[in-house]
Amino acid sequence: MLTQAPRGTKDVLPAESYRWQYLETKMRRSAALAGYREVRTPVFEHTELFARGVGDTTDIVQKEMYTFKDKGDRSITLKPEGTAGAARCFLEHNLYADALPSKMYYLDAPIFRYEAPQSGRLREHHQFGCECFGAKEATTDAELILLAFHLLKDLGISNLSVNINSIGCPKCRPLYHQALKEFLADRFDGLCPTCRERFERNPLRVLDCKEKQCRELTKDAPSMLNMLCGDCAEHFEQLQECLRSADIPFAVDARIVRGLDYYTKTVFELITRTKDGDLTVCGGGRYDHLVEQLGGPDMPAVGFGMGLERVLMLLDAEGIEIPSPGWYDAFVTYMGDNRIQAFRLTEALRKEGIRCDMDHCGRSLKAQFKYANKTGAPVTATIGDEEAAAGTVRLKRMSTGEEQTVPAGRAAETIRTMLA
RNA sequence: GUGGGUAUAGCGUAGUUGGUUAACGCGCCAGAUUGUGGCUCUGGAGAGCGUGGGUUCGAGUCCCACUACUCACCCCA
Repeated sequence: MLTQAPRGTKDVLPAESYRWQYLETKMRRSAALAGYREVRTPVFEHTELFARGVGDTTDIVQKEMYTFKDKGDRSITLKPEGTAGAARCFLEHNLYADALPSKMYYLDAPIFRYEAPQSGRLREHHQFGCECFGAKEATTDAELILLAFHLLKDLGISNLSVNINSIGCPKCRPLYHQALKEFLADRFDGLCPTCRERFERNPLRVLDCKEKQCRELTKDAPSMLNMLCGDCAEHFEQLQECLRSADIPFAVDARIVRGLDYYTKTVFELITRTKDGDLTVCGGGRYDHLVEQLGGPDMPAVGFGMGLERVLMLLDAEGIEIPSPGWYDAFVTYMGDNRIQAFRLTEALRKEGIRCDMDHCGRSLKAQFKYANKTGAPVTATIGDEEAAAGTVRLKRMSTGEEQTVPAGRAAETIRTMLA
């Protein structure tokens, strides 16, 4: 269908775009408070970037990317996540040669994943994300978690839980993998069919299974947290210390496993409880080896991504109203042959910074007022023959109906006082 | 990718066991004596019933396929 947006995409209509703008404003402010500055990277990148960065065994890379050949026979992919592009940008422009850490955020960045759309899940969605390159201390991980937490809190979202975990580093994780596999191998026959498949591909995922039988079997499974190397253990301990000092509620959830290969040490999720179950609004973690893996220097980094559509969805679910800026400050109505006078008044008001409009459909005065009322304009400015002859304008406060006549030259000024 | 549900004007719905020009609410437009909104009243425009086949004298109502939307699984923001 020509008149239908592609599956999994959504239009943001003029009547609701202010909600997005509201979020954007809040997000920019939060980021700026912690020293994050905006970065804008392309919507598409070389496919290779994601294959190497995100990991070519991940679901995202294996089956969810929008990949195509451009006319120069290059394999191009629409961003399936935000971090890889930021890392590439950081590297390409040698930002590591500047003062570190290098902190950046992206906003409203379109993210594409070919998945079956459903509640809270689109093929094109938008993220706000923060990335910090060049800092290895857990204070960074903590500041990012706090940034996301306070932002959501500030927006009015309750039921927020912060879950953290550490998935170790290339030094200790293989050991854990092995231990877990050995543990699972002994119980393989008792696992559900999906978990038997997961056993090879991603054994960590088995710990997250919802099947009763699997939960029982994995109750005493070894925990990554007990097998962290000294460095990772200390880092994780420091992170918790930071979070405790910030006095925010958080839980260590050893089952958090992120679907992207680049994560090391810290991984975290901000989850909210809705009537239809839990919804992750924000996810992130540390990726100390991504930059190096892309051919850059050894460079620790942390970041998170937050789905705007999901945030908006939660605000709806909780009945949180976003203040509307309104449409017009004033509406110009006119009678008879005073169209040009009305046009000039409208333009004059706009020059004074008053958001206004006039009738463009040749409607009757009555209809013009109806329209003004519908748009929610708080003030109307009317020009009829009398006003035109006297060089005045008739102003009306729509909420009370009170009217006054003022010289045309003072219209803007008077309207401003009426709005105050 | 797999399974379930749905598909009638801009939106939300009604359409009895298949039978004349498809109904209602909201919204939209226009009026209710001369220069004015929000309430009320009146009138009007707007769909041929997701698409394509089939059954039938006749289908929005039955059958098939396709598509879209939606929910769940998987995975994720």
